[in-house]
Amino acid sequence: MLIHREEFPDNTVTQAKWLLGKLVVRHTDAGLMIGRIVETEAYLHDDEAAHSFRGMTPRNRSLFLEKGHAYVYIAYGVSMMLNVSAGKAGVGTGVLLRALDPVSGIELMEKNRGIAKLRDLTRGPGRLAQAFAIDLSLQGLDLCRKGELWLAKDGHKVGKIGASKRIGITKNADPLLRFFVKDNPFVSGPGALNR
DNA sequence: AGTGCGATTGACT
DNA sequence: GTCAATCGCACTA
Repeated sequence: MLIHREEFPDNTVTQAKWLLGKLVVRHTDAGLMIGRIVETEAYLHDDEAAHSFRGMTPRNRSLFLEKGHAYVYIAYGVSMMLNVSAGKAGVGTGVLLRALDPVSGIELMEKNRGIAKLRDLTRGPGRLAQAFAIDLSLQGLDLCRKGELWLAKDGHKVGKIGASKRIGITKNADPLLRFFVKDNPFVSGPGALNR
C-alpha cells in the first residue's frame, strides 16, 4: 500500500535505513513493475559528496524538495540514478537507491535491460533505473501519489541490516552511509554475501 | 566558449 | 582483477 509523506523519517540516515524493505512501484504503458529496496546510500545536506553541497542548480533542484520526491540524474553520461529526497523543503538531501530485489514484472525488466540474467537486472543503481525505465521525465515526481512511480509498503520483515562506506565517491568517503540487507543476492558490491 | 570531472557499467586479461 | 567509454553539467574566463 501507498506510503504517506508523514510516515517518512525526518532524518536522512534514518530514512536510508527505513527505505530498506519498501517497494518501488513503476507503472508504464508497457506494464507494471515492482521491486523491493535492498540497498541505499544517504547523502546529507552538509556532505561534500552530495550534489547539493554547493547549493541549488538546475540539475539538483529536486534534491531540495520535501521528503518523498524523485531526484533523477545521469551518472557518467550513461546511467540514470534514482534518489528519494529527504528532509524539509529547501534542504538538499536525499537517499540513492542502489539495488532492488525484483518482485513483479520481471519479463518487462528483462526487456528494458536487454538481458535475461535475473541477478543482473536490478543489482546496481544504473541497472535498476534501466530495468524500471527511469528517466528524466520522472524528475521531481511525488512518490507519495499513485502514478508512474511511487513507493509502497507491505507486511514484509526486513532481515539484518549492514552498513559500509559509500561506493564510487572520493569526497567525504569515510562515513558509513551505505546500508543494505545482509545476505541478499541483489545487493551490489561489498556485503552482498556474508562478510 | 572551453574544460574537467564523475553517486557506473560492461568488456576484457 | 583492470580499464575505457561517454556526455551533461558546473565552473572558469
